[in-house]
Amino acid sequence: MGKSVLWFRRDLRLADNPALLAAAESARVVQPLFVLDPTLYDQAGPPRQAYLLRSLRALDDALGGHLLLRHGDPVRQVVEVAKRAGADQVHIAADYGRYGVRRDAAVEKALAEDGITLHRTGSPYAVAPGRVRKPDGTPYRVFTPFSRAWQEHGWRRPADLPPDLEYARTKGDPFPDEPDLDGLTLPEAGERAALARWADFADTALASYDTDRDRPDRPGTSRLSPALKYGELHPRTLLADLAHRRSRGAEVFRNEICWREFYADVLHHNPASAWESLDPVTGGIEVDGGPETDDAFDAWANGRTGYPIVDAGMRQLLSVGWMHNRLRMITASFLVKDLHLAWQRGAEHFLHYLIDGDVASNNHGWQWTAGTGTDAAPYFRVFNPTLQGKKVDPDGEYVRRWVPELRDVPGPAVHEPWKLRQPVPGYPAPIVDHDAERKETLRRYEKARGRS
DNA sequence: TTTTGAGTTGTTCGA
DNA sequence: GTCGAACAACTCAAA
Repeated sequence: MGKSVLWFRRDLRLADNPALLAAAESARVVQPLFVLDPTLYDQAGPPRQAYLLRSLRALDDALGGHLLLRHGDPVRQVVEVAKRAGADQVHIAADYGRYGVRRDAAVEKALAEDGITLHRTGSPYAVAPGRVRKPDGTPYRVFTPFSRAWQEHGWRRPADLPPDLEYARTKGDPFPDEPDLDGLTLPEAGERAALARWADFADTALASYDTDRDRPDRPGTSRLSPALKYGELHPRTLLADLAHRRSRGAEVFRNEICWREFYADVLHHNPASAWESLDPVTGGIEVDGGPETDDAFDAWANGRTGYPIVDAGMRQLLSVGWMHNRLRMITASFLVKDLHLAWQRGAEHFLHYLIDGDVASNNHGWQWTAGTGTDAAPYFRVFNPTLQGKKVDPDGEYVRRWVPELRDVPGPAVHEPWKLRQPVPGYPAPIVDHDAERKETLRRYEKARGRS
């Protein structure tokens, strides 16, 4: 029994962590490691960088200050740490993104040259991508049959807590300074906060999740997406708790976990779908581009489209690095179907600012809205921002919270400021006419279909 | 083997 | 004001 390295990536927790158990079982002393990889870290926006750093600090605390942090290329850093620690094994949870798969293969190869083995135990998913397949062995392309097969496949029980471990004492690189957040407030990071949030949600909002999840003016959603992104808790933990909570809300919440797994599965089978439309027909639709569209994009990104519900969502994103799911659909639909811009531009903006930014969920969500994905929304389904605003934020509270210029407009009238007798100082008029742009979108879809 | 019906998240139009 | 139909085309499962 020698030493092993536990290389954390997006599993920043101690509970229900099979890779940690594997590392502990195979060695007397475990060296916990996190590599701050510039390829990933530098493309994250300040909110996500800050959230990650806070989560790492929480993990370091939980490990009694034994988390070794290294900056740089993972191949070089992991090999160096393993050799210096005298470890003969490195343990990880498998990654399924394109970059992660390549990175891990490269690390594995480099370690092997020094006789060190890389062990993959578990993944960020209840069921690893690629496992759920149709009877003929091909992957599912439609969510509902996938979800049935996923349930049937089932998942393991949560892993035990680790035994009392001896952690190696090694000095790593200093934590980088937190980026300037410019007034942004982040949710509390770390495993303990995530478990507390889940317990609170399960006891208060879960039972009515099926209806309240569409109400951004209420605390109807779990807000666990950043915790799931960084593995501060594992979906298996949630599923185990859900098993003895029977309500329509619990059922719908389990389905949402399944969506996360479905999109990871789709990406696993179609690595290009991260940035390319899956459907060649709708993917071939004409989009506007070039510098002359920058003003429209900026208005969208900064929450100045003149459509209050859209602007509220976009400003929530900029203010807290997170956006309510319903607002993600409304704002995405606006970019794609009212401004006719490429979904990739919106997906990139979201990934940059969202602290839960995950390529599989984010980009396939965008493809769903754009109608270009597997199992996507029908092309004629165009969100009407005014109608959606009145429906999901009936009293206008959500809009007034995030768009201060409209704070004094009472009730649902806040969704149609252009109808007010007096224009609201500082708030823009609608930058496009929704009805006209909807028709334009339908025209472009017709054209794309005709071409194929 | 073939057929049939259903499929996350919506909107508009006309009766 | 309410309600059902129409808005495609394809995947999948069950009959």
